[in-house]
Amino acid sequence: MDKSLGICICENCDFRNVVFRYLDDENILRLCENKEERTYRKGEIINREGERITEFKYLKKGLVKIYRECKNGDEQVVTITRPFEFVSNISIFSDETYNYSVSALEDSTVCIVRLDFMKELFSGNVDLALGLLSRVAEVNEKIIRQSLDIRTRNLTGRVAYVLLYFSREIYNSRVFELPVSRKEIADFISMSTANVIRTLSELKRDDIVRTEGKMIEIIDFPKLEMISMRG
Amino acid sequence: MDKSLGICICENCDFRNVVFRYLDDENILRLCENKEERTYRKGEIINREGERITEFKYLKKGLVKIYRECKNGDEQVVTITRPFEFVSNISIFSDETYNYSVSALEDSTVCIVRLDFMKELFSGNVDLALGLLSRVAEVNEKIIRQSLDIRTRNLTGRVAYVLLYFSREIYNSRVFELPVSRKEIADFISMSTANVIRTLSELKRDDIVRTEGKMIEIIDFPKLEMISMRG
DNA sequence: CGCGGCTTTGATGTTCATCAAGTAAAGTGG
DNA sequence: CCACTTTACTTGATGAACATCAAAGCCGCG
Repeated sequence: MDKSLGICICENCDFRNVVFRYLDDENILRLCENKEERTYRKGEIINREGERITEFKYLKKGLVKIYRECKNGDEQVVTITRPFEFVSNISIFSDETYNYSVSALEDSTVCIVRLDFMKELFSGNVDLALGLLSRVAEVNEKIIRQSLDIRTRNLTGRVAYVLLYFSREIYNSRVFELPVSRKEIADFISMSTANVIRTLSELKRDDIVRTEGKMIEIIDFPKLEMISMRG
Repeated sequence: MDKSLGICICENCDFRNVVFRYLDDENILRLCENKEERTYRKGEIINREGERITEFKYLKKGLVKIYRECKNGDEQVVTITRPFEFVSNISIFSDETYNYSVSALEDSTVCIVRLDFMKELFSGNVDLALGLLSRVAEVNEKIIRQSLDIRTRNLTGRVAYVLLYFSREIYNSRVFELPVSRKEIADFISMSTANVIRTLSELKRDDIVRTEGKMIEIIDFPKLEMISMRG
């Protein structure tokens, strides 16, 4: 990256190596002038289901949940995801409106580019468009697998599965702070809040995990994996 | 379509208007020389989970189920789909091996192109690549929504949902022949075979559907929709 | 015929959601 | 900073939803 091009911070952005790796320096500059960086506080809504898509958004920093409203009023969590995974939204290339809502689970930074400017970039940069679309396809793949995995498991298996997901995919650590309430876990793995808590208590009783409020520590990894596999 | 170009049947293929709408006549001819049309009998396996992807395949005619093997040996059906929906596989742009198996539910015709030739076409035809990828994204979208829908419903709601799916999306008719066994329905909507049958019997008893072997007739559409919604 | 696979139904027990009641924690306003 | 309110969490008890098992009927195919 030629620093002489200017002070534009986009050229140093981590995303340069992911979604925008195919842009040349001139277009990076143009992108930089057209982008807007917005921060969302924990709990704030980034996209709302049903709204028209006018911007391309990707998560630079933070953690978000993608979810949809059920008929009866409460939420169904589609997935919970880190930067590089959440590329604008699942629907950007196929639909005109958001299929899902997105909200921030941690304070999050989102980079925003008007959709028509993105399309302008696409027309001159095929690889960019292809790269982004493949990314979307990959993300979708993951979501499908996750949903199928959840459907095959019983309650204990689901809780074990989601704990392993947080530990391995989100925090990369045996011990972490849950970014969501018990109810949100329930909405994620399609079970009742009471039973999520009950199952956690059992895992605690059996010395497989340790919990203290939102803090989770996985003590017996192999056993938890076994429960996730067989359940 | 200039008929003078030759006898190549590709130029008249229905797919010309879908995935290959962006190819010019010269490339359609090249495609035609490189493609292979294969037919699969009902029950035959088209792709097998875990195998290396070396060919681009799309369904021209017939009906297929996409599924994966569970740890305990039996199957989980990801979705059931018609031509234009089944584009090669969900995994073709992101993975090197198939994530799911695909088998024919009816006698089916599949058009096959070597993957490296496809990539060659891509490099010269951006719109083709984009079109295909968007298609994959769309298909994935549908699968995600379906899986989420199934997860929110109770048994009766699931059976109603799947009957409506067959009626509306697959057969476009109030009366149709089920292309799958009761067990396969069960594997699709994550419930036991016995309960699928039991639920069908109840819908029959309540004069909402009529069944005779594989034949299904939806008698009370509104009521079935209500069950699918509330369940 | 007779065998094997798919279907159907009933009976049984397990798994799970729901309800209720209680406790801890986290905001909120004075 | 404390009293108050609200929201999240926890646990037990209950009944409903569901899977599993078993036995019987059906149907196609050798």
